[in-house]
Amino acid sequence: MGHTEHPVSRPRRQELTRSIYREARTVATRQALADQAVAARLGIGGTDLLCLGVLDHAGPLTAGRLAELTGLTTGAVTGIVDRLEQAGFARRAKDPTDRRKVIIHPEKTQRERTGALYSPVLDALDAWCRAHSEEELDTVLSYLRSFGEALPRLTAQLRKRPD
Amino acid sequence: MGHTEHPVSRPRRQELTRSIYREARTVATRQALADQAVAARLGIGGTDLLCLGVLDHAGPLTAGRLAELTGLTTGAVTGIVDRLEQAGFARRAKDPTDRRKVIIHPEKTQRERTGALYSPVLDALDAWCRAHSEEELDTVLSYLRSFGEALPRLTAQLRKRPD
DNA sequence: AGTATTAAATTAGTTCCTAAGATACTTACG
DNA sequence: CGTAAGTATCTTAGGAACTAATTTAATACT
Repeated sequence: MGHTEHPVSRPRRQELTRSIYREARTVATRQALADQAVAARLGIGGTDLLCLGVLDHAGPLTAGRLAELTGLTTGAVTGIVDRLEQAGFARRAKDPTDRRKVIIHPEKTQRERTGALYSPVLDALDAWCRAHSEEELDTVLSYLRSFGEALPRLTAQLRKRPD
Repeated sequence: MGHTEHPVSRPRRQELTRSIYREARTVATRQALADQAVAARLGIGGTDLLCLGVLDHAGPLTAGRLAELTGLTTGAVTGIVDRLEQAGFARRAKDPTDRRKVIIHPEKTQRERTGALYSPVLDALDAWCRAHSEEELDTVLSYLRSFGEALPRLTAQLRKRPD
């Protein structure tokens, strides 16, 4: 990334780093609670919504791959896709080249599914972005990417070793 | 907050804002998957870990208040606290002034419970913070706080209206 | 004191997940 | 080819965890 080190005022930096860590944990907890509420409002389960998030990010996937990515069994994924299809949020398609496979396509955009449900946070986010410079937005984006890349490494490591 | 507006280069700002939103959603999805894996490693359920997060943030709570904050029933909380006690992560204490109430205390610090489990993300976070200026850390903290404050409003709104 | 209220636990029933096996399809080998 | 082995999803049985409603216990009201 070509960033320089910033060693000045050690204790202040350390305190800021700790504050960021604490705040990130708070956000994670509140995000989980909000997601539960959103899922309930959409008439699906929290795990179902999580799978939709994975599908939105990764694009259409086979059932088996979705099971891998989520850490669920294929049996669980069958039920989840049943419910998502029922609710009109996804659909099954057969892979023409390998008819054992079932490709799960997300239906509609995230916006179409949730409507204005998220508007309180979207408005807050928008307001924050309008009140800050492009450089500052870049900084936040850099932080989010760095954090977002570390998470799958953590998840993979935790799932690996049975010890 | 006393921030000035930054209207220059509209399309670039808009794109940055959208990128931040997308990245935040990615982080949320990955965070949820990571939390599941952490909970599994600790031998508890995802909801149990979520309740621990609420307890860490809000301090000791009555069972009823924990049910309110999480959106769960009191019956569910009874089971969760049973499991958390079993695993040594929390303990029940009777309120001396009102003996109907059960105060749930988190046991140990988060660090003591999870050990080095989170180190991959902590290391990434630490590296990012070392590579950026104090002003940039302040910016991220400001973002996280703004986002973190909006989430409970969203949750409350979604839980309210039964329509 | 006696009724109403509040807090948590209990119970019965439902939903969702896992583990194991069945089914359907594909690939590899003799 | 044709059969065996492998792969992908679905099905089934059982268990864990949640909800709604009730019960038990403590407190507040008048």
